[in-house]
Amino acid sequence: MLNRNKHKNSTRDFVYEALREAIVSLELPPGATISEKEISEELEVSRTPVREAFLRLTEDELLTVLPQRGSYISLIDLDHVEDARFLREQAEAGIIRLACESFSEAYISKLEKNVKYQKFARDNDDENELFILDKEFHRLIAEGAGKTRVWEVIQKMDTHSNRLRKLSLAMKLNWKKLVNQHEEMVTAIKAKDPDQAEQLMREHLALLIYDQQALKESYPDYFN
Amino acid sequence: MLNRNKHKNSTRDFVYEALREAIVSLELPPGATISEKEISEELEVSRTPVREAFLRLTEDELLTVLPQRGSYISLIDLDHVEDARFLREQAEAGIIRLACESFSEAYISKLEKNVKYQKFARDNDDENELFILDKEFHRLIAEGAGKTRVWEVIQKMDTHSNRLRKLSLAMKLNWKKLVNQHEEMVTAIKAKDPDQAEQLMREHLALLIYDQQALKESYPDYFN
DNA sequence: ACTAGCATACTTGTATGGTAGTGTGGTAGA
DNA sequence: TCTACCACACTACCATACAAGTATGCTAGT
Repeated sequence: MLNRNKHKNSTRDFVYEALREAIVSLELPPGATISEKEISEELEVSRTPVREAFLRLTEDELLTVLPQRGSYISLIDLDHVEDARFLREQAEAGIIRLACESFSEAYISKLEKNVKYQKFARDNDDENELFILDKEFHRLIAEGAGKTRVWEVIQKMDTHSNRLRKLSLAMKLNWKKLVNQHEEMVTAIKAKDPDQAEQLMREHLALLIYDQQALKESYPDYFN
Repeated sequence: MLNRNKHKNSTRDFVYEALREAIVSLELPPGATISEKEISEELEVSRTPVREAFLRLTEDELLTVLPQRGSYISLIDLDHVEDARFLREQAEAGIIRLACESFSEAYISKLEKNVKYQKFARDNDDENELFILDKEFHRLIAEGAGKTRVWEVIQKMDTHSNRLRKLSLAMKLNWKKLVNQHEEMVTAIKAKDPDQAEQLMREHLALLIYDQQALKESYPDYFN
C-alpha cells in the first residue's frame, strides 16, 4: 500500500465498494468476465483484498466464480428477482402496519416533506431523483417503525432488482404513478388504518414487476 | 494440503462449515476468542482459507473481528433475534397463504407424515428430534409453495435465534405444544383456508419468543 | 512505591510465490 | 483435410512472508 489510504477502512472494503458500485450501475454488465489479477492491477492493490472482495460479492450473488476457470458478473435471474420482491412485499406489509400503530409526528413530517419533493421531481421529469426519493420513502417508514435493520437486510437481497430498475430507467418506464400511491400511504398512516395501508403497500410493490419480458428481449445477454 | 481433501469442495468451505457448526451448537460459546493462527493449526490448513471463512462468518454476524486486536464469537443480540423473528413471521405468513392456493397432494402427504413423526417424538420426549422435525416442517411448506430460496434466506438470518433455541432446549422449554399447531396448519392448508392458515402461522411463530429474560439471566455472558 | 516509556509478543491486514485444474491453439501424424 | 495430442497461457486456490496496529509487562528513572 502506497499513498492511497484515502479509502476510510480497509483496502478490502475499498475494492468491494468499487466493484459493487460498478456492477449495480451496470458499468460492469452481467456476463462480463473479470479476474483477480486484472482488478488488482487496475486498482493498484495486491490480489488478497481483491480476492476477499470477490468472496463477498459471491455471497451477494453478484459474482460467479468458477474455480480454476474464471469469474464473471452474475446474470440477472428473474426467479431470483421475484423471490426478493415477494419477501420485500411481506416485510414491508408488516412494517407499514407497525407504522400505523407507532409513528411519531416527526416521521409523519419527514414523509410529507419527502412526498412534496417527489411531486417536484415528477413535475420536472427527473426520474433519477424520483428513484432516490422512492428508496428514501420506504426507508423512512421502516425507520419510523423501528425496523431499520429489517429494511437493510431486504435491501441487500434486492440487488438483482436494482440492476433491473436501472435498465427500466433507461427504457423510460413510467415512475410517475408511484407518487400518488405514496401520498395515499401517508394518509393511511396518519389515519392509523393498518388494513388500508397494508393493501396500498402490497399493490405498490406488486407494480415493481416491471415489464420483465420486454427488458429480457432488449438485453438478452444480461439474463439467464 | 496433504491428504485431507475429504472435504468435498474447497478447504475454505470445510473450515467455514466446521466453525459455523461449532458456533451454532455453542461448542464455541458467545464471547469466546479465536484467532486465525489458532484455527489454522487445529485444522492443519494455512491461514488463508481460515481467514476467508472468518470473513463469511463475519457477514453472518456470528463472528466479530477487531483489526489488529483479535476476533471473538459474537454475543447474542436480542434486538437482532426479534428482527429476524419478525421477518420470518411476515415471510412465512405469506408463504402459507400461497400454500393454500397451490399445494400438491404429494406435499400434503409429506406434511402429514412429518406430523406423525412429530407426535412420536413428542410422546418419547425426544426434543432434539422434535427440533429437527419442526425445521423440516416449515421447509416443506416453503418448498411446496415454490419458495424454497426465500426460506433459505430467512434461515441464514436466523442463526442468532438458533443459538437461543439451543439454550432453551438445555433449559427444557416446552416444545410439545407446537405439534398441535402444526397439525392445525395442515388441516387449514387442506381446507384451502388462507386466513385461518396465516393466523395459525403467526400465533405459532409468536410463540418463538422464548423466555428470553430468563435465558439472559442464566447465561449473562452470552448476551450483550 | 510509582510511573513513563520501550521491547516484545501477540493480533489482523496485505503482498507474493507456487500449485493444480482448465481451455486453447498449434503441430505432428495419418 | 482431419484428428489426436501436447505445450502453454490462463485461472482461482492455497501457503507463506512481511507489514502494521495493539496489549502487556518489564525496566529505568523519579
